[in-house]
Amino acid sequence: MDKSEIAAIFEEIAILLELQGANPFRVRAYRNAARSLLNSDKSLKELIQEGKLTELAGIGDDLAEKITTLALKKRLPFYEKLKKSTPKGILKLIQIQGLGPKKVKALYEKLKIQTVEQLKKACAAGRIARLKGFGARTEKNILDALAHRETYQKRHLWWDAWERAEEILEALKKVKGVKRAEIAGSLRRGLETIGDIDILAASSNPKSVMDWFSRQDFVDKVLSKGPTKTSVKLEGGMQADLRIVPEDEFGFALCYFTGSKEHNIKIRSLSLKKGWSLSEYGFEKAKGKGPSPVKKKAEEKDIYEVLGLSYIPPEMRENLGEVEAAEKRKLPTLIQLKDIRGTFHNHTTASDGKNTLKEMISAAERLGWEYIGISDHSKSSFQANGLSAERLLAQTEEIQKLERSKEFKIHIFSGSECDILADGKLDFPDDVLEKLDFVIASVHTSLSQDEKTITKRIIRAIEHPAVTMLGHITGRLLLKREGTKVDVEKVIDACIANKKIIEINGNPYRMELDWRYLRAGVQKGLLTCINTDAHSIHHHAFIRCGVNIARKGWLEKKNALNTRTLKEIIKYFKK
DNA sequence: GCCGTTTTCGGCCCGACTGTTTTCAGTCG
Repeated sequence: MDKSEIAAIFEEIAILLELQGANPFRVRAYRNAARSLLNSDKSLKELIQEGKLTELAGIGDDLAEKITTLALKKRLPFYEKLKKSTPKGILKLIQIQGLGPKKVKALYEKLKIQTVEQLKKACAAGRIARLKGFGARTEKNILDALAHRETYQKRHLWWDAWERAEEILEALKKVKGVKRAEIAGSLRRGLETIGDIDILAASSNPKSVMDWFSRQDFVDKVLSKGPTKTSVKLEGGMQADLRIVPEDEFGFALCYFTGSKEHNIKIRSLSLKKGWSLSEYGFEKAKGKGPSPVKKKAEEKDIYEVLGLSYIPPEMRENLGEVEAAEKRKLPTLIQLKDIRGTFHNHTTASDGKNTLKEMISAAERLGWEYIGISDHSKSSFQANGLSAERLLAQTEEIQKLERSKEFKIHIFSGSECDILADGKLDFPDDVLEKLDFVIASVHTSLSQDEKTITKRIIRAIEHPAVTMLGHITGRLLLKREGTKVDVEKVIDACIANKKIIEINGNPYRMELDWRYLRAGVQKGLLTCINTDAHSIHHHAFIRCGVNIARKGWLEKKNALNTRTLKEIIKYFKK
């Protein structure tokens, strides 16, 4: 049983305990432990063998033992007993928007409802509305939630959510009375997938702004509307929340609505220890404690300063050690978009790209980059019109000719996204690979190999002297396809040992090497390269996603190859 | 169930909005 399976069981235990009316803090302990486990950069095996489980935040002796039992014996009597005491369908009911543990419990106890089907029927018969604590509105809301269950529950790619949020933000900033507005939530934290869009605005006339928001064409349905908070469903099912605060409280509110929840809990506890209660409105004197520490009008950095912390960038706010590091003034200086001088993973019409070589180059030049690497697919990727050795060498020659002609100011490197074949060999012979400036080795086929085989296969490719970097490590497509099972830590170690780079693929669907592994990797000395996997001139913009993920993985400028100057890159490739 | 520079017991972040209530519980973030 792996980390994610155990975390899922802990989440389920949390729900089951909630349904039984257990102590909410006990429930939270299971959720915290699940998250802590999932976000740990150590393997489950290492955590167990070296007894390091209790070193993770929120995991004590009891939960460490439960995790160990699940990992080794693949079952947990406590969980099985708990499961037996609750009808199976109930877990599905609690996922319906608006239904929490209390309501689900009441439905079960009073109407014997334990499946979605039974719930639908009861609503249709008007039996829900007659229930104490329920009513006609609740019944209608349940029916609504049931009808849109799939679209409402869906998560969204960061890029898609960001594009929509930017549109709303730009319009909002023009609304009369809006003094400031920012995107908050997981979108601001740069998480790879997003549940809903959070937008914060400052205005002294919140009512008119709320009225404006709820009347927009992009709004499909208003879920709730109050003086400071309005929630809507956008067309397509994405949820957007708008919060409005007075201008003086903007910094506090921005910090709060950016989250993460766990980060907030952490800094609020820290604040309480210092004698102040922190909320989205400001600091308040906790009972019997010292005086309020800051002026009312404060920016985020002021809040962190009062708490004795360095400013923590939004991407790091996941309660994964950033508060402790900020306390010791040991936060890294995160890489920025402007540090990027070019990318290497770019496709053209020669394989499956939408734009020609020259179009891809000139689009990169317009971004102000110093260099661009071209890496079309290799011959085994039939589906992507992969290049034969002859076609590849012809392309290389064309690139060299372009270089000599000085048609472009930007330097062009010729490379290949070369398939790692099922046995770990590369898709081109050595004498072809030697003619290239760089080689990205990627897995595109035989994705169903077992973990051991695929790890060995990737490591064999990494060890090939012609390989510069490893492409999308697991091949995952977020929200579409799970990645292959790879022993990521082993691959990272092999890359470090062989002085090879691991790509951070900024394509919105990929966003890997996953930031949860990045941090430990670069601490051990891993070098990365942030690429976009561009298949058209518009995809160069995905560099922003790549940088997001890099920042979430605590990357500094020096940890990514493509922050280096052209001169340094040429030197690096010659090694 | 976790955790400790006030604590090994007694806390555990804090508030908005809805709907069903006539003062608040439930859900959500």
